[in-house]
Amino acid sequence: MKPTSNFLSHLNPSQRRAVEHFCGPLLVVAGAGSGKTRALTYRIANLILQHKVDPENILAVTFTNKAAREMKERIQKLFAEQMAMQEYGEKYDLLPEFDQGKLRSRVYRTVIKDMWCGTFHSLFSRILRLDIDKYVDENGRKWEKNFSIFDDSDAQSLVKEIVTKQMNLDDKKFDPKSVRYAIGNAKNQGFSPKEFAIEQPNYRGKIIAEVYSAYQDKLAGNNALDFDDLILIPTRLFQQNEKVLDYWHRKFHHILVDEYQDTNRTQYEIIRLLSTNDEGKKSWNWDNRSTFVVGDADQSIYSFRQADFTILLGFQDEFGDGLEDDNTRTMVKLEENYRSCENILEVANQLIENNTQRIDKILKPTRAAGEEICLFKADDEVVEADFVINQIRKLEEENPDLDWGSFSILYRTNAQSRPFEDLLVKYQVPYNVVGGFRFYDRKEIKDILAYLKAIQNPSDAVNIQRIINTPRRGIGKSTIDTLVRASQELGTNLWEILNDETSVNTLAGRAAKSVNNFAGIIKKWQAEIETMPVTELVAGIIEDSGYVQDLHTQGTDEAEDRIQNIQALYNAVSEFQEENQENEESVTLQKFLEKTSLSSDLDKLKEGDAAVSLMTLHASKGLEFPVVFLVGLEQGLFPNYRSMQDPAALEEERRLCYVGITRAQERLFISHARERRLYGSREPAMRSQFLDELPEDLVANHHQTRQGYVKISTGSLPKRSDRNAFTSNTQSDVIQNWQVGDAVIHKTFGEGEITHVFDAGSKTSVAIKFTNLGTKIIDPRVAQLQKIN
DNA sequence: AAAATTGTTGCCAGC
DNA sequence: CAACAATTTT
Repeated sequence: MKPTSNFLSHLNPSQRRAVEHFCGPLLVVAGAGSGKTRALTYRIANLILQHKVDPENILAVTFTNKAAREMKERIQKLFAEQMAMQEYGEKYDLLPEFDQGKLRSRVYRTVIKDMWCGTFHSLFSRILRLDIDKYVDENGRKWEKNFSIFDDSDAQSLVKEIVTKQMNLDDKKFDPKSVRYAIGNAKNQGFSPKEFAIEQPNYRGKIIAEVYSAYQDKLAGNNALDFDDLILIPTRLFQQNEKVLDYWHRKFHHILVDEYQDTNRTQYEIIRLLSTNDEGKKSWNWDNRSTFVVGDADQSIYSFRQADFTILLGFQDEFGDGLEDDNTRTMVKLEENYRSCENILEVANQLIENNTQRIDKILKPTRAAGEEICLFKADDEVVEADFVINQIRKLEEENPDLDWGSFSILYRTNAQSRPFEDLLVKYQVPYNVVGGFRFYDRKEIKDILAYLKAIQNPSDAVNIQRIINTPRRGIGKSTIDTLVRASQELGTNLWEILNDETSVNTLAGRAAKSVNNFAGIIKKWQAEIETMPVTELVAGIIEDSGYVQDLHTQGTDEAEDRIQNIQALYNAVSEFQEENQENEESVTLQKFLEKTSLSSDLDKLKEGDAAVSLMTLHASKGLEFPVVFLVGLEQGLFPNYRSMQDPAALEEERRLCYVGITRAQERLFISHARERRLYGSREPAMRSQFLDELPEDLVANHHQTRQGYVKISTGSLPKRSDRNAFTSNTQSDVIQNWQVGDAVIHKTFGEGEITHVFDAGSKTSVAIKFTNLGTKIIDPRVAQLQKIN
């Protein structure tokens, strides 16, 4: 199939450069709303159509499952459109539905199915399902292909058990949560337990390293991995086994990574390994290969899980030609914004300029100015919610272009959703809360999944213990203790004991019978796992567990609710089975379990069901809405109090705000409250410092009255210089005199020369042209900047 | 062994 | 205030 001539005509020149780039490394710096998804999908289509790349040689990494699904759908559509013209001589949209369906499913089978497109976690767990048996870690720990994936709460209880029971530490001093966090950080930076131990200078660090090692023992003992292992283990496997690395290196000719600014060291390392086969730069061979990354340092908002945007900033040095912006052939910037009205962009641009650590980049508007941004001051969080919901209802009514799905409410923390939900319910506005509590995290769902996991992977003692007496079947704490102790003493896992009738029969009579019964259930279904359709398997297990029956006898409303949820889980299984069968994919229990472990809540956000979306700013990344409400702009909340002392963390909060603003297409509302409930008591709240960084001439001030709200002013805030005189009395003492032409050295960016000085009252910014990195605008009070000579 | 009560801590973000 | 853990009661 050959592409029709208009294939690339929907692209602007920069997008086109990105799409048509064939071999070698390329960094695409893609500002918000600049059409990077389009660039990615067209690039993949172009690789296949133009360069005859086999889809199975493509690896595309996205940030969420939803993004992966959308990307696949868009590519599918592109292909179907091409084929429609070729085979029917007709536009795809004009074909009868039957032919459309036929085309789509053929494209799926011949193109989409073979492509590896997904999140880091899903892609690399897939590799582990094939190759983990070839891996042995530094302590001889091994895993089998049917490993379980432990979620955060599983992981946390393991750590807690180690800290309190095994090592007898004070869990005040070694709070399991922070220990677990430290272990996660180590994994995300690529450290094994031993390597981590060496790095530790103090007692506390050494203890944490010990916990890390014991934690890995426990995981291996359960034949289980945590989320971070899903990336770290394949990385280590690739490092230790040339053959395995070489196989995957040869398989993936073209590697694409989206949201590259949010990759961490381990993820970077695995991309590096796959791209280069771990060879030195001189022997890299880019023939028929490419590594194509897309990102925007200004939207890096996941440093709390060790994402590091300097990886993106370093791409040019690591992979690229390292030439300056104007001359480089390994970087493309997408700066035209197609999403937002000009006013919104202007606000975003001005805000983000307050950050020092950036690539010089500005979003250029392509759309009309649009309406003013509306800033609303509320008395408290309830008034704030009232304002938002009323605006939504009013706009929806007045504007035929808008439906409920056009609106989103974005907040810093999940806990803020409550008052908005209350009012949406009151006015019967359909809405969707994204994130927070996942369906798969409900107790009854986790219980049923524990059965499934135990059957899939009997070494998984954590999940066995979860369900051995759920529902009650007379296996009490002391019985379980005896069994667990026995397994520890024999150095085997719990299942080996349960599965051995003679061992079990040494227990007191009643308990022995119950345990044998339980073991029988697990064994029975284990035997069916390869052959029985997943839906039947799950239905049978639910039945045999007696779980639903037990809920029935309870008879409470809550129990009825749980039964409903279990029904919904079953529905999810059958949907899963149907979908996969349609696409001629194999359907296994393992795949379903994987999906439940790795799916995020964002996945439920379906297009087409018209409902107001409520979510955190983090969850909003990559999405867009005609109308956006950015709420709770208060000191301590946003920016979050934990970030306020640390300049780097504060800059991340600012990027988060930037992400929020740039979600808006037509209208942007920003609000804050003067008082807010916190831990139950009312606390006064100050307006966020970010509000003072927005251009006042584009922002209209509003305040509530009994009748609703009135517009007070446009641009009536105190003049910027006055405000700064008031607010910035803390660190302005060490003002240096920066002048155009000064040679300076920056801690991370190296040497450069000042090309502009921006003086606004007490705040000074300087633009510096760095030798290797191009021009950046920097706040000399925050950055470590020194004059040289 | 399970249920009821009191106490404690936490709201930062999520694959 | 609410979720969760630890503790006491039946």
